Order: sequence, then C-alpha cells, then structure tokens
Amino acid sequence: MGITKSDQFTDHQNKMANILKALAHPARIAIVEYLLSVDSCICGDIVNELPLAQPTVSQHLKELKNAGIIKGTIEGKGICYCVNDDIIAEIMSYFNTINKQLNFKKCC
Amino acid sequence: MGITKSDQFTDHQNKMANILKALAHPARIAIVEYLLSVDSCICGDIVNELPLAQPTVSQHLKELKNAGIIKGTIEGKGICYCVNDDIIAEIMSYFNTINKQLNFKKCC
DNA sequence: ATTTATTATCGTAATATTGCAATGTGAAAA
DNA sequence: TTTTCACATTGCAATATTACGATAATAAAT
Repeated sequence: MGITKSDQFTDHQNKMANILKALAHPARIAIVEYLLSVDSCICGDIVNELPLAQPTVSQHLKELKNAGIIKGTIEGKGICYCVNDDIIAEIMSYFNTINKQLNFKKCC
Repeated sequence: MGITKSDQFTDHQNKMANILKALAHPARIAIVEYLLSVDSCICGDIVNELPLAQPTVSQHLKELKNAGIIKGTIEGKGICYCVNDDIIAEIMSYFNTINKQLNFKKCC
C-alpha cells in the first residue's frame, strides 16, 4: 500500500514519527547542519550550499517547515531561515525518556 | 525519482538520516515504546501488541534491526527483542551537539 | 514423524517520496 | 514599468515504502 495506518497509533506516536521523518533524509540533515554552522540566520544561499536543484531544495525546506523544525521569515527579497529550538528540545526530551527507561532494564 | 542522492552527502549525514528513518514510522515508534514498557526482554508477543498483520510487523522489526535500533536473539521457539542502548546514546549525542550549537546563536 | 507455534520471505497492490525542468509569483532595483 | 532576483508551485518519471495474503522455514512439543 504505502499508506500508513496512522489512526491505529497514538497522537504522540504519530507526532514523533512525523518529526523524525522530517529529519530522515540526508539533504534535510545537511540543511539543518548548515543552518547551525553559521552564527546567525541564513538569508538566501541555502540552494548554493546543497548538491540539489532549486525546486528540490525548496521542497525539502517546505517539509522541514511543516514539521516545525525550521522557521522562515521573509526578509526583503529573500527568506531568513533558522532552526526551531523548541522542537529540538522536544526531540531531546523524548530520547531522554527512552534512555531513562533503558537504564532500568537489565536485558539481553 | 524517489531515489536519494546519498553520494552527494557525507557518510555521517547518511548515517543519521538512516537511523532516524528507521524510527520515522508510528508502528516502529510503538514497537520501541513497547519494548521499553516491560522490565526485561520481550520474547514473542510483539505481533499481538500491534494493530498490524504479522508479516507487516516482521518487516518493521527487520528495519529496526537493520538500523541497529533493536537487537534480537533466538530464544527457543521465539525471538527475544530489546532496544540497543548504544544507538540511543548516539542519537542523544547528535541532538546534544545540535542543541549546543543552537545556544550560540542569537537568531530570528 | 507429525503437529504446532513462531517468525521470515515472496509476491503484489496502493500510495509516498525524491528529483528536476518548466513555469509562476512577488518584491526590490533599475 | 520593466527587469531581475529569490523562492514556490506544477507536472511528471523513477523509485521507495507500507501493508497483507499466501507460503516457507525453523524449532519445540506431541
């Protein structure tokens, strides 16, 4: 099928899966890493930094934006992008919980 | 196309994307959460816990195993599964780095 | 040896994702 | 206002993913 049975899982499970899906592509990882590699917002040159055509980059940026991973604000002619620290905190908190549960297991 | 240009990105970017992709599905999130919800290894009843058919669950388990997220050891008739703490640590370390870089940014 | 229980694999259908050329849009600059 | 620049959208082709019925494989139990 290719269709996920989202309704069979909890909202939180679907939410986490969606957030992680947004990061589950090397181009989108590369975009996030690039946004972090400079001291301030990036206005304009993301396309030139990636080995992909402009429409492809635009699509990846859209997916990151939809998942809440990055924020974009219009700045004159171009757009200013930066990483949304709230969602990074959310991801870290999720894996922290997982890690805590792991510590209580004496296993395998 | 549907084909990712992996060769255009670094090994680490591809590796992180693959790890996160393994978790980027609510069924696989649910599997991990279930494995953590009990005190020891799970031997046998993962299929009954999920709202999916047995071949589908088997396929998801395989993807989690391939990505190194879970480990499975044959235990008599069934298989004992548990979460691989090494890879959870790796994920946490990655987002910790991201978070540190975020703190140095005064942005947007 | 046959049955039973558990997991894996195959084949296939439906849908999703990735990538890009072509084209559209909107705002600043000329 | 025309051009230019930056980005978005559309449309399409190629490939990947998700799901499951049918069936195989494997090992314990009978």
